[in-house]
Amino acid sequence: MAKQAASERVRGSRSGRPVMALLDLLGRRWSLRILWELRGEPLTSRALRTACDEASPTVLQARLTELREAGFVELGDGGGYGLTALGRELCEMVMPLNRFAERWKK
Amino acid sequence: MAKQAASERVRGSRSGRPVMALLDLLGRRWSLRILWELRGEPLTSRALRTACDEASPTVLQARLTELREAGFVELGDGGGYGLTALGRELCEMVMPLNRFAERWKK
DNA sequence: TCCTTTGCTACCTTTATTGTAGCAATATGC
DNA sequence: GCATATTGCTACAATAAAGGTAGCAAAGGA
Repeated sequence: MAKQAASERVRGSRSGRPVMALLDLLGRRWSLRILWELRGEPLTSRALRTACDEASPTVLQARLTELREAGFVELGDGGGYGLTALGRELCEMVMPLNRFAERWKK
Repeated sequence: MAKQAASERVRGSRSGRPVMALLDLLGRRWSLRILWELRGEPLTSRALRTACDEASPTVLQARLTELREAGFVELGDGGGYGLTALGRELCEMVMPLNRFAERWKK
């Protein structure tokens, strides 16, 4: 099997399939949690940090940048992070994990 | 607010809410990918490693142990890792990400 | 002006992941 | 029996990611 060109590659996978890139992005620490915490109204960076158990601002900032570049999160005019339409759509797929987790922890 | 007892805590969260533990587990590298790759038939540890772009056996083994303890993955009698009923259920929630990702990468 | 909050960064320490090699146990072919 | 391969799994050193603490400039309110 021939090696794939670098331009066709995607972080977290050599297949280039979009889902791999998504799984990789969501598989980084705090990614899922951030989506979860932003499910309601927008939060300021400080409020988000509080919601995320005081996770270090270094990672949170990195994740927020990635999630913004991915088009899932946006920084509102008057400050505060919120989900984009796409992000809200993605969040809808994460929400069912709540009920699942409740049944799971037994 | 009083500090919570250590026994009530869950990794990745001080709230103790099951979903937090789940988000943390799924947020570790290769967790989501492993579930994804096991969506079909069981795979041997080597085959799984190949499917996961030759991820290092150290992490894969760690994730597999965690996913087994969580009850999502099991090691079959004749060898080979597969999803449990619970794991398959969880996988069902991950699968929709595929179509979403296809739309997303544009 | 002074105080507060915003988003964000620097710095260093600790933890997680990678990469390579190889083990013991179990099969498979000869 | 006896090499040969494959299984699940581990050791160990190197690199990358995350944690923890402090603090910045900019914007807003009193």
